[in-house]
Amino acid sequence: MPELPEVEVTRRGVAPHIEGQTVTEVVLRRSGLRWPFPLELSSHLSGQIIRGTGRRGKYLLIHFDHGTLIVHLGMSGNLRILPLATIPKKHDHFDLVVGQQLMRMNDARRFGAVLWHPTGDGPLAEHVLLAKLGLEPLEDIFSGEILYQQTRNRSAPIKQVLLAGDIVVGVGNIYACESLFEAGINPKTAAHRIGKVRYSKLAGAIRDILGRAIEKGGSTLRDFVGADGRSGYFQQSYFVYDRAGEPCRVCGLLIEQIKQGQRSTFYCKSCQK
DNA sequence: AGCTTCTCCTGCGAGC
DNA sequence: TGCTCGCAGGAGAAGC
Repeated sequence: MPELPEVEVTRRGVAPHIEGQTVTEVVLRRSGLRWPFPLELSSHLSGQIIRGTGRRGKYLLIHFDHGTLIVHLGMSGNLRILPLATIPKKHDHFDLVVGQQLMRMNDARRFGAVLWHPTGDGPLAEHVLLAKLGLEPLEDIFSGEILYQQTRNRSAPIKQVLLAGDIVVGVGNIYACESLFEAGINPKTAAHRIGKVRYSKLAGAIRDILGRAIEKGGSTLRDFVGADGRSGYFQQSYFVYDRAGEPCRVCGLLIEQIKQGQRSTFYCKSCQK
């Protein structure tokens, strides 16, 4: 499941192949994913030059002079750069043909999205899907102090506040569990009951874990395929995620699995208070 | 406003 | 072998 590191690795993977290139064709093999594909996408993009790429949270951004293509990989999506005329496989839904290659999106579970934001609609940051996103965890402004300030009115468990994405973006289920372990915080703790010192540890843990994952080239998850077609899945060893009933790598106590908001949470009762 | 639950979808593994 | 069932999850939508 792509979390922030996988999206960033994907962006870095496709960028050198598409930036500065002219789009010659757009191929849509179904009417949409999570939402319908934009009408007239092909006429919007054909003949236009890709000026650059970016990322906001887990949204991948492809910039043109007259607008931005917003791509979300959902939880099973990936982008790959392939030779022209590569036969599409099951769940290959969308191609952007650029020069002698194509950028192809595959998304089995179809939770992904492709949207178009015309420059004339105002600043991209004000797009309805981007406007309420929290801070980028890898930017300098993200800190324990900010986490502390932003959680004073949040009584929900810290794990769910992290996943909500309105304070900090890009932290999905795996990295939320791992970050809370590294910071020694019980995932059930009400966010407003955590102090500055512990938030400082948490901010550092999030930054370290996401940064390391990007360096490694993405996640370890089954669905992710790197932009060059090799698996982006590194069997990194998690401390808690998906380790229910196995011994904690620090203290040896067995890792617990609970449900929070219909999502599995893994943690060590002894190391996380 | 914030919290919780529901929902979309397919692939996979367990159990029979 | 083939079936059914439960689970996985990002995040918007809806109800409170």
